[in-house]
Amino acid sequence: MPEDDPAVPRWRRRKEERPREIVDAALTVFGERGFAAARLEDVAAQAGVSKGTLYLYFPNKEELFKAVVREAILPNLDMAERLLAGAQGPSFAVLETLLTLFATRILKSRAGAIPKLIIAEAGNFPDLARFYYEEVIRRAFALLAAVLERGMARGEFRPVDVDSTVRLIVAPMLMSALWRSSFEALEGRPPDVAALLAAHLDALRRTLAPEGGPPS
Amino acid sequence: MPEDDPAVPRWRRRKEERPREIVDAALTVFGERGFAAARLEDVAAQAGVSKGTLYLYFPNKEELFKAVVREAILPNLDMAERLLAGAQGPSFAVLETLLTLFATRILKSRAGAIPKLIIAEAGNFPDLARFYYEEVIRRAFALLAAVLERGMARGEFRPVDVDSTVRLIVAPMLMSALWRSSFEALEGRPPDVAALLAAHLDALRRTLAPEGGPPS
Amino acid sequence: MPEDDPAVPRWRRRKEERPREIVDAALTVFGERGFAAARLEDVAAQAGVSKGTLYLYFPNKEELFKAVVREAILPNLDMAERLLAGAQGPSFAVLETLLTLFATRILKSRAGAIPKLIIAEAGNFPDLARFYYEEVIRRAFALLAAVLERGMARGEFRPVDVDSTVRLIVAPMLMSALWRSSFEALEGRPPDVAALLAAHLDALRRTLAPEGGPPS
Amino acid sequence: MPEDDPAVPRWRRRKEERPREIVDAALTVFGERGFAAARLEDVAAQAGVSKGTLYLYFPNKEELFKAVVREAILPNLDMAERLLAGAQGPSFAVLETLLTLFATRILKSRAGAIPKLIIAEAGNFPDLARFYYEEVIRRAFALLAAVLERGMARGEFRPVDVDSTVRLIVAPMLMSALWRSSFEALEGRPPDVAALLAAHLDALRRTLAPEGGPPS
DNA sequence: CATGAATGAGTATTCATTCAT
DNA sequence: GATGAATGAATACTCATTCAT
Repeated sequence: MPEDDPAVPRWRRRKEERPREIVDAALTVFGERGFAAARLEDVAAQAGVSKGTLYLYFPNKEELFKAVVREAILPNLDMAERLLAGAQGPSFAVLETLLTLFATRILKSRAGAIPKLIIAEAGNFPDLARFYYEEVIRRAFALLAAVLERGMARGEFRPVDVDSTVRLIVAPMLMSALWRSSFEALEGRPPDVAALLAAHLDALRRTLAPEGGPPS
Repeated sequence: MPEDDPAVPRWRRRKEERPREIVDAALTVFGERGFAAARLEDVAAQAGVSKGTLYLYFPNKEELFKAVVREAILPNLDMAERLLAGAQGPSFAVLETLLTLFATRILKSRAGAIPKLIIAEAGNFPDLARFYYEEVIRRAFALLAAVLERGMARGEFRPVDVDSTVRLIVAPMLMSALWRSSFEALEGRPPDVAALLAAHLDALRRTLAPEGGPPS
Repeated sequence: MPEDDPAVPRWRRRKEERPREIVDAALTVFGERGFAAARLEDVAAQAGVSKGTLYLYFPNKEELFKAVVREAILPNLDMAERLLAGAQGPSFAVLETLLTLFATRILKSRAGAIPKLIIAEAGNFPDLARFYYEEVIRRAFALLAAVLERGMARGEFRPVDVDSTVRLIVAPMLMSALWRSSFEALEGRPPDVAALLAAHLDALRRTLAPEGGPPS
Repeated sequence: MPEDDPAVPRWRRRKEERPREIVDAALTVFGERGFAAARLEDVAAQAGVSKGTLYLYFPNKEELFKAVVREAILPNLDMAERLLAGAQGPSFAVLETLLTLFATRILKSRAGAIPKLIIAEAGNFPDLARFYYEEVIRRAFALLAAVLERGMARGEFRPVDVDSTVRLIVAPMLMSALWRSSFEALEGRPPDVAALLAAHLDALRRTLAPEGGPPS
């Protein structure tokens, strides 16, 4: 049993992984109940530690939530930004990749619950809202704006109002995430995200196409 | 001490107006704090009555919330359905009217807070979610689906996946409502709903246009 | 319709009977729920009047309860006292008559709920307890003591400790009343009060018999 | 300000003793006020803990009450059943011992308040009534019935209606308990339980005696 | 007289946070 | 470090009583 290997004592490894385990448990519990209704006792139980231990790593519930957002969303944003930075091909392909990534990686993971969390609690926890706005939304919007600018500069896209178009691009994805959190349990069949994504990409292709021909 | 002034009665009978006043106050308070975090004491204060009075008209917090939804949303849905039923002209004009109505009547009124309320509380109050799903979402989706079917039947729209397209139509409007509830306070300028609506209608026009020519 | 007879206007008759109707309704409701848990709104509804009307006839809930006791118990006590005063025959027959009266008139009527009411609320409403103790218990005990004294004086009963024996006489009747209020709903069959009364009278006969022969 | 004195900790861990302390405090407070009127805040204060601590050990008020009954009554019932099981001598002596135990152990302890509690709350808390009926009354009645059957089988008692006689045996003891809860405060002298018990045993002896001679 | 709309004090329960162990 | 027992603030709902009509 490798746990007994004195060179890599188990408790040592655990101590260093505790924060991640707690954040992971918190994502699960926050996703199920929402921030306000989530009980730290449940988070602790889910993480396999005691309530008091949470406070050794996070000063309070709000900071724990911020850590959840950081851990679950920011790596994906980083990846998306690297993807754009290294993009060689047509801009619509970049857009397609980004939206597909969102639909497959975020929406299907437990991180898909985060938008709902933010929407729900922004009013009562302005700090949370500001944090998310600065760290996530601004960056995500800037990223999409950059794709649009690139496409327009390369003549792949017709000229559009960037700010509005960014919102048009994001909205169906956001709606899918919220839908999952709120109504999926009520419906027999889960909504067909793939169909929505296809329809959305089709609509975007037509919308962004320069007058002469298709963008991609 | 003015409390003893007999010319200023402690309260007045307002059996007829009270329910509306309470629902109105509830919309305000629910909109600010969310359903769970809203204190009925605040609703009462906002309505200018005592806590007990709320219970003369509504059996509990949840029913009060349903009344808010009924009063704030259903009349608009009724109007939208009548609008479609009486429509003579091109289908895209119907769509345009419906979206414009939403953007101008709901989004700018305090009823714009309701989508956020539902999203936020659906997980913890399944009854509320079901109520809203049955009474609002289903009807609104059916309405938009009917417009799409009408347009396709009349050759004004190219054939599309109705369910996905309904979601594409709704998403930016929903996002605007949520944005207002969650982030408007953080930004200097309010988001330009008119610009978003224009861009959205433009995108829809291109998306729904039959291969030959423009739909409207 | 005699109600229209101007000589005996209906509302006039009702006005005079209102207090009795209210007391009657109160007995029903107090009997079902207990004093503290009874809602004056229910009393009013049962009496066919409005809540406010109760306060035209009784200053508060406690006084209404006292009126209930007065109306439901005191007439029976009066009757019992007259019965003893006019008694000619053997003392055991008097005892038998009194207990039978209790078992048939009080226990089976709604007044049978009153002992439970008093027991339940004595701690929280000392005024009520004192009132009942002075107006009912003292008199009832004195009455039974008088029967015992009469029997001993006439040589029908052996000498007994009067105070203890009065309690022995009362206890099974009281227990029947309490049982009905508390556990009758839980058992399939109602307790056989007639059998209990017969056994009780048999026991009393043996207990009170002078050493020589039977008392009656 | 002593609150800041580090030598006086705000609380101490007492995981083992706490439940008993709380049950004990609850018996006191329930006994004084009744179940419904008792405030958990008072129970907590009486036990020297905070309100929240009650919920660490009991899920709600009703379960706390059941725990009180279990702790205060059931051990006595156990003892009584063992006593009958091991009885060698005459049946009347068993009866005498049981009643004397009740009069001295239960009636004088704070557990004597429980019958009143049950009587008072049975109507509004049917769960409580059922619990008490099943766990206490049924067992106590069965126990006394067994004593009677034993006495009749051994020819010590004349044949009697067992059910009624059990009630006759219990009634004066029950009445004593109720009296203490309800009227003792009103009288100068406490009722002479010893005299009542003596008179009751005397009456039972005469009542149960076979036609030929005394039972014991 | 009668009504019933309005009042507001009172309480069981939950859970983030603290801190004795 | 880790635990989990203990704290106490916060809030929906009820109902006796009042009083405008």
